[in-house]
Amino acid sequence: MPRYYVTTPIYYVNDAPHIGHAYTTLIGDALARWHRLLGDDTFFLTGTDEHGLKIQRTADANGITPLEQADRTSERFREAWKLLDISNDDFIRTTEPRHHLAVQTLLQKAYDNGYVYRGTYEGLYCVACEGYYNESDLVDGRCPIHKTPVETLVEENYFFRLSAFADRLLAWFEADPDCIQPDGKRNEAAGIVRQGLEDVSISRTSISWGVPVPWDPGHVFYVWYDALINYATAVGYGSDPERFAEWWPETTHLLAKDILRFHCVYWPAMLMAAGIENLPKLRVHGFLLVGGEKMSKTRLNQIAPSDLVEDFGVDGYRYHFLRDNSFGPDGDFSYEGMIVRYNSDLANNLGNLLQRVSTVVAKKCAGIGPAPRMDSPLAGVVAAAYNDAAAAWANTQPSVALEATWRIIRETNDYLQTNEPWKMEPGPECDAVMGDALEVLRVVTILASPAMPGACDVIWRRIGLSGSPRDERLPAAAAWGGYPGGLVIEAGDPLFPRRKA
RNA sequence: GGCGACGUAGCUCAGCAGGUGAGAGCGCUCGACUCAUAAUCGAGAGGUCGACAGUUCGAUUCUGUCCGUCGCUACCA
Repeated sequence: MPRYYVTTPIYYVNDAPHIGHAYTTLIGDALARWHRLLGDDTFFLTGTDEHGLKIQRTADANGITPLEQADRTSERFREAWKLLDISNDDFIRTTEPRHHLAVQTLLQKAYDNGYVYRGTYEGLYCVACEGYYNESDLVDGRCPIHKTPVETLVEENYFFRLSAFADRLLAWFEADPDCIQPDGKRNEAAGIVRQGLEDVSISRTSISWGVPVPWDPGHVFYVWYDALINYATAVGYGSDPERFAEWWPETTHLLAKDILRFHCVYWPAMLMAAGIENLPKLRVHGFLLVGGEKMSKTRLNQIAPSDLVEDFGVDGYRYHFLRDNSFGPDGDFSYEGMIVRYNSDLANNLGNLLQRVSTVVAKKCAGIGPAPRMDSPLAGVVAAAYNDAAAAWANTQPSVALEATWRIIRETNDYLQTNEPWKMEPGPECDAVMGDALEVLRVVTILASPAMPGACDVIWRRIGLSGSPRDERLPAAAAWGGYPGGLVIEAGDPLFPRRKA
């Protein structure tokens, strides 16, 4: 059975979950659900990143331990994902023992292989910040936050020999264009490498909230080098070599463009340094902007998923973010735009189609859904849309996949309008039209289920089918003619009530 | 400064390995229908495909320059 391992970044617990975090997680969830429909053995991972100076400081400020601080925020992410119907198979936290073991194992390997060495880091240090600054960050030679003079400090660090991997990284980019997508993001990664790579400091002695360096316990690993390894941890690195060997070659990482450098350059190099041959596929998307501006704490324009779920429902929320933004470029979110799309795609097209079909079946077919005809003109529409949708999911383009799926819905509304079954006498001709419409609903429900699992379960049930679309297997289930007929159609309230602007 | 991306209907975008009259969705106008969530269907208006120059029989599609937006990256007296 094919395997599919997809990850989101692990989110740093210094920030509460917002629609940007949720966007990546949602893409991962939809992809995982699509692959489950394909029958792939699927593993979907998300989690939280919990080490580092910022967490330690926040904890100090709140008068609690770093772990307590991490517990609190990590829990908020788990709650958010539960709210959004996220079907992750695991939730990893970097504070877990399994992860410490993996980090120490992987970096020990890199050390043993000669890619980690002891050196001195010299930097401009602000005592109040307990942190280093680049010269360019300083304001008049002083700390930008405290306005106090910085001092030059020298710290013993371990360095990762990143500079040794430039050629191999470039060769990888070139040999396998699919390694990083979209193309533009791969070019960006290549650009970073071509600029010249310097070795990077990967340990700290000034803080203790992290994973200890195994060969020198006075150091902890710098948070980034600890965090990336989570992807390996979760499939058994360091603890279950057999499991790791099975899953690792099928890895796809989803990430936003701000962490491209770490994922597309540092991380593959670290894997090479540790002697791990298979490199992950990387899928990089842009930001969700709000009113054209980046979301940030200081602008106070962060939007929590729960605010929108309240107004649009989980499935309305999920559909919107999967459909409205193409994967790759930045996208602009607006509440008004969300209403427009919800009303158009969900209320007017899908919801209304279900409603009119169930009403006509009640009036003209005694409430019993007829079987479709095999030579329906809609069969070709469905087949073409399925091919497009499948290709789009394979290319990490949920918006394109859903657009293709919705073409079926539009064609079917058109089909009903043309045939006017509500004007027909009950009988074979009317049954044929309504059977076709029900068959469309069956297929659409399967194809849309990665985006809207809850709503699709409801539609599935209303058209008389048992079980759930998630139990279906593609591509067989998308073949025309699967609706058996003779099922009781349930009329219900509108599934997606229109929203007022 | 270097590298790169982008600039196509009111909005969001697709498309073009160069070739008859440029596309989708939404919005708008008109009409049809009334099974349906004031939903649906049809017709239509609306674009010098950023500007200029070049290559070509022919460019929105290729090349160059410029303007504008943005990203990555470097540096500065």
